[in-house]
Amino acid sequence: MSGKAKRNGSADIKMSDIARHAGVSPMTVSRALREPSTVSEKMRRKVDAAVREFSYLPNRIAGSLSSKRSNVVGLIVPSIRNSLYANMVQAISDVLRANGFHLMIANSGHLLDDEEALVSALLAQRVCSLVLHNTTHNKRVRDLVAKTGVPVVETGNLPTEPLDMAVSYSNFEAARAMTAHLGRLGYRKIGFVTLPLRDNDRSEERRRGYFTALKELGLPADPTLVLEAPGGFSEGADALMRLIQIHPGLDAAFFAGDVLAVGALFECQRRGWAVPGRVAIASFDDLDLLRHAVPTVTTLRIPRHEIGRRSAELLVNRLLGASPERVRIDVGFEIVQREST
Amino acid sequence: MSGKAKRNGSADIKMSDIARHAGVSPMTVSRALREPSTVSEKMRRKVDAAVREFSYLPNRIAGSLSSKRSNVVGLIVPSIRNSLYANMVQAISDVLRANGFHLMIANSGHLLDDEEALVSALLAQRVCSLVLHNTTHNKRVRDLVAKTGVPVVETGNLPTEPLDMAVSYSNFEAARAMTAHLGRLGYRKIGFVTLPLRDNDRSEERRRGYFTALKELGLPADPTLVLEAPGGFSEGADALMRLIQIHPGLDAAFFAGDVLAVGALFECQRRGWAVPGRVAIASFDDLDLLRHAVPTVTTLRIPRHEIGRRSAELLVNRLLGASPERVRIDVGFEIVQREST
DNA sequence: TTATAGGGTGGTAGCGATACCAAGAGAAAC
DNA sequence: GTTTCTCTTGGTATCGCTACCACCCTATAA
Repeated sequence: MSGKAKRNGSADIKMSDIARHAGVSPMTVSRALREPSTVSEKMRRKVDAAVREFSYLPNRIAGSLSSKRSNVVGLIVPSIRNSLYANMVQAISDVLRANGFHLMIANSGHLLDDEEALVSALLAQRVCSLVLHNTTHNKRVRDLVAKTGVPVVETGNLPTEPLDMAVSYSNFEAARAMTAHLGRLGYRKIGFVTLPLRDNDRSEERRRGYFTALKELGLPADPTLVLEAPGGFSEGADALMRLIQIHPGLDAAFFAGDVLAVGALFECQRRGWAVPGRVAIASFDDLDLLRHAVPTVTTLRIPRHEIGRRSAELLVNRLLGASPERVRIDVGFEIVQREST
Repeated sequence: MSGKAKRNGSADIKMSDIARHAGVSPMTVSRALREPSTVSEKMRRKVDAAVREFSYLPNRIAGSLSSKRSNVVGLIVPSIRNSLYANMVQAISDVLRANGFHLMIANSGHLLDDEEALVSALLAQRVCSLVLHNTTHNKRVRDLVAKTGVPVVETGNLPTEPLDMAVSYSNFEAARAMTAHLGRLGYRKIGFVTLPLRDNDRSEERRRGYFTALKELGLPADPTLVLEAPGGFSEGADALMRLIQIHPGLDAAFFAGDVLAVGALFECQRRGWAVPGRVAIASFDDLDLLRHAVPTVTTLRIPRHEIGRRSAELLVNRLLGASPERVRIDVGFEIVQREST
């Protein structure tokens, strides 16, 4: 019955109202709010008083339309749930906020077509820039980005040909390094549990790194040593058991996701297997958990927070006027050797 | 020297351009895009063709200004990092997206004053509604919400007097129930480790629930059985050790945060203490981890995902025209009895 | 045949801010 | 004292879209 409800506040006060009550022109109010230094002390005080009196909130939608500038950054991650992304998102959010920007967030669920829809939607909202976790994109995404010219940062991997800017580590090098590390420790039969490979360039790269390292170690690149598993504790446990069933001589397992690794570790605890006595366990991504588990777990430390921070800094600089240049920052990674290997 | 860069796409195509190329009026384009059913087949085809030809993206900023309607929901959580919130955020994001809304997210870092600043900022962006995790707010926040009249959902606790709508469980009842549960299992000296209490109504409520249950169990409400600890694995371990130092006879510890509980559990593993033989451990919030740890951990299952989903559904309904009514949904909780108690 | 209705289309006037330019007031230079 | 310059302030024209109303045309009823 009520029909469409009014969407906005009842007492909609606008800048011209404030101007009238302060006895100045709207432009002076606008300036007093955005660039107080260009307005005389007296005017500023009048404006401030009126603003406070009515708890006036400038309408940034109108401001954006008029100035053709927006202060909202769009972010697309595969999953908001995943704590790895959460670390990065937090860092991005903090840097943006410190510079007066906001974050519009969306998750693509690892689907390239959904990414496309989200990019369109965010660009329609006229976000001033984008952060994408993917580094492989639909043609339409690439076209839209090129056409609109918004600054973009890709963060999930180091693309050979970034859309614009990229801040990441090399999934390939990281997986290769950990595998080599295991080899150096003397393990010869090293299994690899990968996250789903479909539409996921990062997983693909990690597997490639694993195989490359095996070759470099002079070990056979046996495809049955590789298992694909969706993330999850049980899945990690399952994967390890299946690997060991196929390869009873397996002496180490490298998990491309930390939850998988911990799941496997718990399974070993349950069975009373010594880690690394019976089998060594290595993980990807330094979840806090891994440092506290018993035994503590060897892993790759990826500076997720730094990725977020630097991505946001690049964007902010660019939005504040830095000249566009293709940047490709490799934040690197670090092998953290612990008790489990 | 490039000065301020242009913020928007170079090839800025607008609705009137599309209209011209399609040989129709701008209004017809607008309608064809938003309410295709009100436009004739022929017109629609002409418009669609032009839209595709230029990959036209309607400017939603202009649309929002004109229609005084926005499709962005603002969300403020204490911390994006925390996986509990992440679950809720994901659910919210999914429901909103399915209905064509977007999410602008910010974190308050548990500070009420920051919440105020963020609420102002989000309202200045003219979000069409708000989701707040806090249930205690500054006066200014309450005033702004009342004045603008945007729909609001509070999710962190069941407030006695909600701003508008609330979807949550009772922190008080949950803590009370778990404490009672421990009493029922025969534990007599039950420690309680709380998260920081400052500016945090949820922590406060949980502690109150703990004390209430103790009283009901006829156990002494000894304040030295309560320890405050910031979240974290080590902090959980520390807290347990300190509690046991003060109370060597401690037979159970109830942790108001799951990470604390797991930290304590790991510490027990490290010392070779039997859980629950030496001390029982109970947790708050059903992190996946708790179901897989060894031993599995008794905890409170809070339907975080459901909280997010129902919050978003309430908002969407209201935004789509449902009449405003104060709603207060108690999603409840569940005690999950596992090996650790 | 004329009246009445109703779907489909277009014209016009904002939405609430900012950009840009013009103009007034003093201060500094001649 | 006049000119020039700088510093503030104000007026006006958008920004790109949608609401609202007017109009036209066809269809059905009287």
